[in-house]
Amino acid sequence: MARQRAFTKSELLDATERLLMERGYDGFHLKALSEMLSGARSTIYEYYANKEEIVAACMRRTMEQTIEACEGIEQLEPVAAIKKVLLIFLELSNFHTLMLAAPKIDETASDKARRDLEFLNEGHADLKKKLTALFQKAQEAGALRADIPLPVITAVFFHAIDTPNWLNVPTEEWADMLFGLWWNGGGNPLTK
Amino acid sequence: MARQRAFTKSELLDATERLLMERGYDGFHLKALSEMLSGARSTIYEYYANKEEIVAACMRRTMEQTIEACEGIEQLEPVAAIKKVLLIFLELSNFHTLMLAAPKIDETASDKARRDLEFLNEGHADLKKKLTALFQKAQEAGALRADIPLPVITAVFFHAIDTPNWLNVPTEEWADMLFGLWWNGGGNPLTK
Amino acid sequence: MARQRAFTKSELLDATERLLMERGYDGFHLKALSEMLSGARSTIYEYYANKEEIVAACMRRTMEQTIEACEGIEQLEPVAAIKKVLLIFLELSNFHTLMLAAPKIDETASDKARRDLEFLNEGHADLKKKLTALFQKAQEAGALRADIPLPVITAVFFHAIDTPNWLNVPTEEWADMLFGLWWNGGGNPLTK
Amino acid sequence: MARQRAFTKSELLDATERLLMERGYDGFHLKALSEMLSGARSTIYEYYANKEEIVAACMRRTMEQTIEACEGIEQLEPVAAIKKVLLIFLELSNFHTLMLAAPKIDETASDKARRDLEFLNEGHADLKKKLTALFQKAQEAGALRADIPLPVITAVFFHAIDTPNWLNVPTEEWADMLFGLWWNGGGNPLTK
DNA sequence: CATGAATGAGATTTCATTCAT
DNA sequence: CATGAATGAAATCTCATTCAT
Repeated sequence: MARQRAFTKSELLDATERLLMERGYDGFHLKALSEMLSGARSTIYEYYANKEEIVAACMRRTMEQTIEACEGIEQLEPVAAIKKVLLIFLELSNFHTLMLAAPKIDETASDKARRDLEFLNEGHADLKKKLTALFQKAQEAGALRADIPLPVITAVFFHAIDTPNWLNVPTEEWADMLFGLWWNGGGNPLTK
Repeated sequence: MARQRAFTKSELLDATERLLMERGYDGFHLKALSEMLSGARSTIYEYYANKEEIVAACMRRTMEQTIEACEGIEQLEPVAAIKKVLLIFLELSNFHTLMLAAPKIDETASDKARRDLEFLNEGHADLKKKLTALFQKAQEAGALRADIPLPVITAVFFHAIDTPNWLNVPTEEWADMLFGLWWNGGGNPLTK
Repeated sequence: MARQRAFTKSELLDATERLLMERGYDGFHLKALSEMLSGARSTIYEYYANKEEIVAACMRRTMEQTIEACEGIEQLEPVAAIKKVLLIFLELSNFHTLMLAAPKIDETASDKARRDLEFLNEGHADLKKKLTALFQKAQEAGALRADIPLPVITAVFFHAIDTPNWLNVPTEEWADMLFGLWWNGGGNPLTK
Repeated sequence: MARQRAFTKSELLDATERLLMERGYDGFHLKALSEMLSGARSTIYEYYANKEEIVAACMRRTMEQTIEACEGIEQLEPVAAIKKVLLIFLELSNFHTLMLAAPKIDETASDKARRDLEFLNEGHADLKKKLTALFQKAQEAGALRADIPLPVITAVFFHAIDTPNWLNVPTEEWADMLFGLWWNGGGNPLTK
């Protein structure tokens, strides 16, 4: 009983995510956003009260997807679980980059944004605990090197996920390569 | 009675580099820049004609330092050379992050900026050729795995350099760890 | 199945009056107005074509009430009439404040508004004539001081009506006090 | 050693005061302000960080002038002091109207504005104490009526100050009339 | 040279009003 | 009728850049 919607909330967040990935937080303008959507700039304010809320909502959505994808991961055998984690984060490849913008958001601008950021923090903490436990378990099972501190091994793992796939290798295969390199290294086993 | 020199070009570029690293290209403002220096905002225009020129000059300087540091690397034995490269880029840790800003610079704003960006491109190409040759030589010497495409091994190597050093391990030691993980992987050799 | 009536014209004007008194003309927004009513903002346009018309209609209503209340006042004995006028304006306490908004209304926006404003002007003029005549009669009857120009005495009288009743004295009593002070002054009669 | 100033801070506050008096807080726009000054709208931000700061500073200035004018008033004989107060507030006729805007200012917008508003509150409290004491002393000296509560007498006095001077009577004479009416009332003494 | 001051272009946000169901 | 949704105009504010001393 009103005009047809110019765009849905979900389309708005999709466009937001694309812009945040392409231009970063400071390069994210509502002008660009509205140009990616079929509507006027002011229409965006029918959905969110300000810029901060939009970005926070976008990040929250990604966090929710990530948490959901990691559901039940601890039931798997440690090394398989780690490989699964790699695949999850590869598919949600925006996760790390998006989360970088979190500290730039002005929390005082909006209560809704503040609550979303809180959710993000809790989600982050939960994920960290869960994944740390996973790597711990893997090491206790003797699957990981003991001569290098576990946090370093973990940090390298999570950072490796974001390696740019210049050759556009298909995701599955790319995951295999990354895991293979992280697990066995790039050196020739015959010469080691 | 002449006014005292406000700040040197070099101080200006140092501050620029710090700001670019801390806030990214879009968060880089001349206002913030002048606040980090001992002079007025308008004085900046005595050195550079616009924002773009400053960023381009800053990136050019880093590129020059990098090229110089890599001078003669090809004389070393391949694996030692690769380890040296790791250390060089670790010390010039800003390199990758800084270069990310390059495509954001509006080349139409300034000829000088355009020339600097061209220099950057050439430098990038030269470096790439040189380092690709290095890894090629290493593989031909049988030092690298053959079952994973060389560009992937290289990409993972260069991306691993930027792994955040959360534990603040001293650089030398950190370099050893990163190289060790890249070379041998994180899996326990006993279980492989 | 007809939608239920959202709100009446009268409710709309009541809310308008409240908002005008609380926030003044420039602080009067249709958004706030619709929030005070049980309907959508766009429904307001079923009753009035624009903001100006609403305010003008609201002011006209108050003017009509005031004129009606003053009906027949000239039949009373002058001083009693003046006291009655005081009570009338105290009860229609919004009158003066509301009328202040009149010059702010953009007459070009609406014909209906323009006509209401004309009515206001005429009403104002009529009231003024009537009340001036009243004070004139009182002075001719020797009831008012002759050493101060009548318009000044009148102005002070009408302005005194709006004295804020901080102590929340009941209206009747408050009217007595105001009239007493206006009539006899605040000085101690024994020392005069 | 720079361009000539487009306008001084004092001119800015003068224009602000005029606009606030003519249009009220909600009708106070920076566009109108800049049009009254010989400069661009953005230049205003070289003086004050936001709208709130401007209004707060303007009100603070008026409060300072008022406090200064009331300096030493308590040394006078009570009735003479009250008459002096009338003259002071008549000359600073904007005082009451300006202060009405205070509660509309958003204190969270600026620290500077918040501090100015605090100053205003303190000033208000001080003035109130001082003037209340004055009227108290006058009543104790038997100069004021005892049959009407003192706060009412005071309220009527301070409200009467703002009586619009439609006839444009010169200030001194106007003060005499207002005081005369407040003190002796408008009724004819012969008939009382 | 160095800089205080001025400013236009562009970003965010609000709100009266129109549109379409 | 009633209204949810859309939107342009206008307001606030920021910042790169120019000007004039």
